[in-house]
Amino acid sequence: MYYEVIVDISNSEIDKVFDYHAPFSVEVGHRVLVPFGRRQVEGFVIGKKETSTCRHDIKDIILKLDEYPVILPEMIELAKYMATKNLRLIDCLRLFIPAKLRGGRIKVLKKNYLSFNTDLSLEEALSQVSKGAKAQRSIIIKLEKLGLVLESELNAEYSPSAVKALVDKGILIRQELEENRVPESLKRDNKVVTFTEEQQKAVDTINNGCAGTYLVHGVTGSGKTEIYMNVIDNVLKQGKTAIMLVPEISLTPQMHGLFRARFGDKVSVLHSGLSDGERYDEWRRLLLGQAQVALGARSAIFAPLKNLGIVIIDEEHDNSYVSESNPRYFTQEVAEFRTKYNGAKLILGSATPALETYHKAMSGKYTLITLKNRVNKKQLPIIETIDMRDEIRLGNTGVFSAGLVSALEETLKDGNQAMLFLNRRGYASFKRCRNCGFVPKCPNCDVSLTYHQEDETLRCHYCGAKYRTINKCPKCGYENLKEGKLGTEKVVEEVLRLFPTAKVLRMDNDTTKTKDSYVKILSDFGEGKADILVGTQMIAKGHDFKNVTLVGIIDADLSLYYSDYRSAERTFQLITQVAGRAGREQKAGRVIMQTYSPRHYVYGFAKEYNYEGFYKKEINTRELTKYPPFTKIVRLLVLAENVDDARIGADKLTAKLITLKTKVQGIRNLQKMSAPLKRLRNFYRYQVVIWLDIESENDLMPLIYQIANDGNTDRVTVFTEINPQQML
DNA sequence: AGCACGCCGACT
DNA sequence: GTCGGCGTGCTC
Repeated sequence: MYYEVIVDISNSEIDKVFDYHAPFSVEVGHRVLVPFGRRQVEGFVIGKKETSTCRHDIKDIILKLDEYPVILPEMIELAKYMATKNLRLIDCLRLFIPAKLRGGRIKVLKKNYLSFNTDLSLEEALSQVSKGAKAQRSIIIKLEKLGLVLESELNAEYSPSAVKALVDKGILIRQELEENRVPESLKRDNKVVTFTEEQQKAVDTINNGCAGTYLVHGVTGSGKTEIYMNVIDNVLKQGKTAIMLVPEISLTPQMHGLFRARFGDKVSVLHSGLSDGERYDEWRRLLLGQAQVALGARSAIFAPLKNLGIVIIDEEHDNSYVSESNPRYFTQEVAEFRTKYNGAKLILGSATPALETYHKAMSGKYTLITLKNRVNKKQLPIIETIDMRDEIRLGNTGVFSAGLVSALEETLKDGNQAMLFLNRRGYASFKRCRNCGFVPKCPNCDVSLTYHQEDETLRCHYCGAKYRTINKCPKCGYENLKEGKLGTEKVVEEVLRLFPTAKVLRMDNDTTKTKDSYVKILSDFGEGKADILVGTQMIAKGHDFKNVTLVGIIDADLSLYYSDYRSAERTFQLITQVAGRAGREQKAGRVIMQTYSPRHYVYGFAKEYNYEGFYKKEINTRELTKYPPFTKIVRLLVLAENVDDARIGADKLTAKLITLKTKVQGIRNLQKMSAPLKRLRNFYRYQVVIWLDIESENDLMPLIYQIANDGNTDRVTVFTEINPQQML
């Protein structure tokens, strides 16, 4: 028998099957130690076969590293599928198991337990201890009663010396056991929810429907979470398992609690706060079938569940589902593979589905379920647009329009809360000398530095570089510097200038450095410790505050400026999301949106919460301009420390692609240019953008990957991106 | 990735 | 004469 092994070395040259023998039985999916060249490395058995084409001497697997296979057959197939998209097998396999399991680190969490030696009677044991040894005597009595106790607990309660003395005397027996973390005390919440007619219909459609993909398009507050929990319940009743994905940022304690309450220890919550050990424990619970529901962000899609019945992706349009760093994968593609493999259902949920998703629903590839009403029958907050050009005409060049100021005033007077949204952090986007026009730029990137007043720094928002700010021009010495567009810091300053007694919290990348600061800000705001929350993107996502009656969008146009094909869609999604924060419970909500281009069609549709209208308009544009979902965009990003290397690298790619274009059908167009961000972290960037016909994608992608890979040299790196989220 | 082999400069 | 520079080539 030959075993196909992928060694745990992340290198494209090595990322292939190596055949081994084994003097013992090995299953597919086992993690093994193998001789490799002159050393020994870990690897994964991904197949067995009777014959080998290998002409080398075949070596023996040294040993199995775990008692049971750690990679399910399904996941091996998944890795192979992902590998067709230019990922290394080993990088995929690594995604499937917890970090703790790799690299010879502690494999199984074991702890020492002590128990009373039952060969002895209590009297015999006590007689062996001197009368003065009170600690030892009470330990004996305790353990005789309790049976098994953690050694560390006894050490803490009494003393390590007393414990050790008893072990040495043979009165206590020490054994190493896998630690069983006691699940947090759980009170099951069996409260009966009465579904609205719409919810009931949605639940029935999914539960009675067949395998495939469903899009649940429901306005904010339409009760999607209850639907998800119901359909998961239904799947569990059939003895199957479920994965529930939420955007990175919104795995809040509330969501956590909701699932815990509903599913008890059947659910494994994979949140970012887990230690390596805890993560390993959760993974193992899922693998061994002790938990049947995995709840988590993007990477939870790789949960080692057998017999998957359903995968739910909430807020499916969220960009945290696209992994940006290696290995780059699309969560939805992985979910589609896993659900197809298991004959399971895939549920996508959103108030503002990605255009591509909705298009698939429209063309019948997905089953569309629409929820038009909010559970509490409350109207969605009214969105008012304010034309900031009018404000300027009236002499108001400030941050806030008169309308927003009076709305804030009213909110504070009534004791309610407000959220102010601006998708730019820092104080001002740049500083510029009014005399000579000098702008401080990042030495590593082709961008100007953002001014942060908080710590008087100039920072690069792309590479993170940080410098002391300047108060006069370093070139001409002029002391009058102009500040660029405002950021969240300045918004806070302005609020405090206008309302000195207001309590203001800020939430952006800078105030959420530590893991829990983000949770803390949200809970503080939720508990009413502040009147106004100012923040970026991250305040927009699914947090419900019952006292928020006003949402202010400071600069709605911000995301429209990016000149890529998704900018209108992103803006629509963002406005809808932020607006959804206002007036979620008893209180009516109000949204004030400041813009310099109030006539833009995005605002018209967003104001009316008219997703369908927006979709029709936007899909039309995409069709006319030949952008996704009507074509597939492939962007080859060429990076090099030297400009010429980058440019020549891109030229070579372009030449090969032009040749390919003449030979095959399906390459509609291609374009070489310097990337919008010409330099990042000292690397010059060029890009080749390719428009592919949808039908030809499967045939062409391998050829394009080939060309891209061949473009890699020791000085040039080529990245391949498909339908990129943003093209910087 | 590592760890070897391999062929040219300044040291006991 | 040898120690060691890191180029390049291989790993079932």
